[in-house]
Amino acid sequence: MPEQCNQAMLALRDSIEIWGGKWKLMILLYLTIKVNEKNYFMEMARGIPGISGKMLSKELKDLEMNQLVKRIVHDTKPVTVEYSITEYGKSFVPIAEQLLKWGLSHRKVVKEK
Amino acid sequence: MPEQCNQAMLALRDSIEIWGGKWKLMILLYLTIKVNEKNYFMEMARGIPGISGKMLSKELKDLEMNQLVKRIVHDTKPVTVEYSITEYGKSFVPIAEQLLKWGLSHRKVVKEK
DNA sequence: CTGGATCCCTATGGATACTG
DNA sequence: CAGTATCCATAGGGATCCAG
Repeated sequence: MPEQCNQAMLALRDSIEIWGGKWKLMILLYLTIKVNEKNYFMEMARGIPGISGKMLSKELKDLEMNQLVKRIVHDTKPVTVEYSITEYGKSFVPIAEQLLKWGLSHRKVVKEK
Repeated sequence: MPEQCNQAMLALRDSIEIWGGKWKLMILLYLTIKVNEKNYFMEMARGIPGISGKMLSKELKDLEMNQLVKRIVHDTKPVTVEYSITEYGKSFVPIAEQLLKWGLSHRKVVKEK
């Protein structure tokens, strides 16, 4: 294998490590749909079916580390925390849409056999 | 959340379940690059850095189940098995390319901070 | 050569309870 | 409300050996 292919494989793995797993794409979708609303932690947990608080917390932290999600703490009492997608995070939205389309059509393909 | 959003989230998860994990995209890339060659098991294992035989075997089986990879057994002795990407599998290649590009550029973004 | 079987360790992720 | 800490069950994945 030429060296360039290794680079390509590693880049692919980077993407999958960031967006892989059960929840990250769903969170991205949620924040994309609700981009004009205030997205508070509890409401997000309710809006993403099946996610636990622990997971939501962890995943949001990961996404924040990668500068894909922004976290804003409001000094209310009790505190509320608002999440939103960053401009950079939006750069992945077209790809997520492709994945979404592919996933939808794949259901049909598998069902047809 | 409207019902339609749940469908979208599930479709996203379908995609990530099929292509997620450490190896599937790398296998797809391998078979895409070497689409004009005979791809035997051992050679693939050598060409995908770090993969174990067990994992390659399992991942290929998963991909075959989803009709993304074709498996051809040659009646030589000892037997050799040839793998290739299906036409349907190729439908994901453009998305993989997007993921690849995104992964490459993400390295720079993270490095810059 | 192909790839399944086994063993084993670690990462993932759920439930619950608790703190600021 | 927004998380953290703890406990625990299961899945992911590596190493090695073995059979067709």
